[in-house]
Amino acid sequence: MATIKDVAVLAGVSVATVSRVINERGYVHADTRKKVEEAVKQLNFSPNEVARSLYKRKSKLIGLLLPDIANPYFPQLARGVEDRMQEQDFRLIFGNSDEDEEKEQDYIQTFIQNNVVGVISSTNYPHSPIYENLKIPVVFLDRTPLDSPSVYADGREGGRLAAREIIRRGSQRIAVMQGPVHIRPAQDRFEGAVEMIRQAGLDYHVVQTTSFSFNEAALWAEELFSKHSETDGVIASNDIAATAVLHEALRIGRKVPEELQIIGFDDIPLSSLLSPALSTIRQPAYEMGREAAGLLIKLIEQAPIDQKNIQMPVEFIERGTTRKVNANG
Amino acid sequence: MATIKDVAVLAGVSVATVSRVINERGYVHADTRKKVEEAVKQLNFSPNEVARSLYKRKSKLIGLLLPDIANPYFPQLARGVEDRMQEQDFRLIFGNSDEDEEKEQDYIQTFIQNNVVGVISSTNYPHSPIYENLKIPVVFLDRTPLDSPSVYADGREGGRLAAREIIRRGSQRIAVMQGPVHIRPAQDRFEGAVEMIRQAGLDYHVVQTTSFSFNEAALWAEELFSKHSETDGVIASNDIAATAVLHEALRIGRKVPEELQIIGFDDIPLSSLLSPALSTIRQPAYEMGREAAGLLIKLIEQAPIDQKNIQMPVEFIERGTTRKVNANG
DNA sequence: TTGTAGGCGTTATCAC
DNA sequence: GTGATAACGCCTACAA
Repeated sequence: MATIKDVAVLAGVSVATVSRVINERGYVHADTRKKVEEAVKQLNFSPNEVARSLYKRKSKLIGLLLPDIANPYFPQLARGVEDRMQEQDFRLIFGNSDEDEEKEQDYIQTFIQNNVVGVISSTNYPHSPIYENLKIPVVFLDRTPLDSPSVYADGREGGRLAAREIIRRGSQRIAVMQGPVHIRPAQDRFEGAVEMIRQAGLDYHVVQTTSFSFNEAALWAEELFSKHSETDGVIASNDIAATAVLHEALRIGRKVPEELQIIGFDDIPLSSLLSPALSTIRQPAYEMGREAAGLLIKLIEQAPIDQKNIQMPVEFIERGTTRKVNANG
Repeated sequence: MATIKDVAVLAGVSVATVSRVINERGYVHADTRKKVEEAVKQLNFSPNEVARSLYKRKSKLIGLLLPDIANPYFPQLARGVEDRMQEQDFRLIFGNSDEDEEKEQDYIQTFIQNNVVGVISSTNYPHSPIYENLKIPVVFLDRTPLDSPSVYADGREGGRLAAREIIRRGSQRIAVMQGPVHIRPAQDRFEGAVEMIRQAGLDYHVVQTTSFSFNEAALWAEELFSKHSETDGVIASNDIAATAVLHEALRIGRKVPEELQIIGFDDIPLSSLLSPALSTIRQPAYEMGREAAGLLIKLIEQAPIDQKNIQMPVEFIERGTTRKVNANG
């Protein structure tokens, strides 16, 4: 790799002058500029970001920490973040935390060691000292405290929405899947759903789940139907769980949506391709990623922020696992 | 952030000594070591990787370039790469290329500017000069040339396998979806499938697709059935396409697998949760990611390599979109 | 308008 | 065993 010095020598100027032209800072004569630019081109020079980062004590790097990119909800978030960051020439150092506090700390630690200028984190431990002591801006994504900058969907409202829509369409004995207790948004949804069901004076039962993994989803689906065979409506903890429930329901011969309605959460891309297609509460994952990135960029640039907690709207996506509602409601 | 200098002052030694203890290199007296270690702890010091990287002209950073993390096949690959890299304390700078050669070059460029020590790339342009001129090791992933280190699944064999299994189960009028022409593995699968179908003396038709996107998948599925309504077997270009085909087939009342069999490609996590569950040709994405990472690490450490092209096995996963085969074959 | 020189935080080469 | 000190490649006072 050519260095600024090589360019300086070839152009017959000093490194300071080269620096000036590549950074477009300070005065430099048009002729010298041209000479330098030619040397740059000829040597195919591009500045060493590491040296820059060392000198300026800040890089063009952002840390992105997600629980598990293999969970279908997160790739969209990640993509949103990446697209926005890339527009501003920021690059992402990426890590999976597996919701493990120690792993998370290790990542944050190495982020810092690499001079990242900001962090986006989807964590269950936003109040960990590692974040509180951070001297660079952090935006919490999806799983989020209100005292720090964050982007999240309204889980509670999502829960209410799910319950409202499923009740409105006639379900009476509803199973609510309670997602992992340590995941706030999952609990928000759960609470919202329960709140609405109670308000409607209906009975419900709870199926407790402890992760969002694929394999276990199938087990919980089985458990649901074996323990609560009279269920005529399921509010799943997310689309994966919902897909598993749908799968199991069809397997044991339930008619969906005639006898059993199902509502998921997230609206992952595959939901619309299921048969029947999955009705769900959509969270705009991609947009959330973009928003988080945009917010972080503002924070980094110390631009004015209109709101540091950005709540994104949830939305009921009506598809095939819920019945049509009468025109008269 | 505390620097090595702060530690040196606090411990009452020189920076050289501190460097020795944190790198466990050279002689240092037990007592001095203890003093230094205490200072390190007290100041919560951790070395600045940027400074290290500048001096040593190499970092602990790896560049990972994928077409689109939002495409369900890639998160698994990414996860495999990440897990393996993390074991060795390498971090990932991650980018989506959208199969755009220019975007790809930009990323490679910034990878280099950040002193990455290796690159893993899933690209359609492995012969681009940007790779050929790279002075650091590259492992091509999934989409891959044979003259460079690579990890890939045997697409052609996968295609054959899909055709063999669908024929064996009685499909006679097979539709083969030809994936995007610029994506090699997609073409390999296609060719393998066609080869086997021809060999069996059966007729087939081709449905051309130009991307692996969700939205378009539905369109191609429609096209397939409107143009070739007599089809009794579909070899899809991947699981997304297969899911769309399944969705459409059920929508128009085809009985799957009785009247119509479908085989996908990849075995993405959701495939087993479809109804009926999707029969598919599995590529071990996670393991491929791990292998690629392992190979790259060896390359970086200049360890001996037994083979620079690692072909991973494909496998027919029999589920519900294909019929059971008789015991007598 | 341009050049010199010091420093960003580390590591490694020498002396001592 | 330990400590100066010169790099690594870049940027920015400051001087010229």
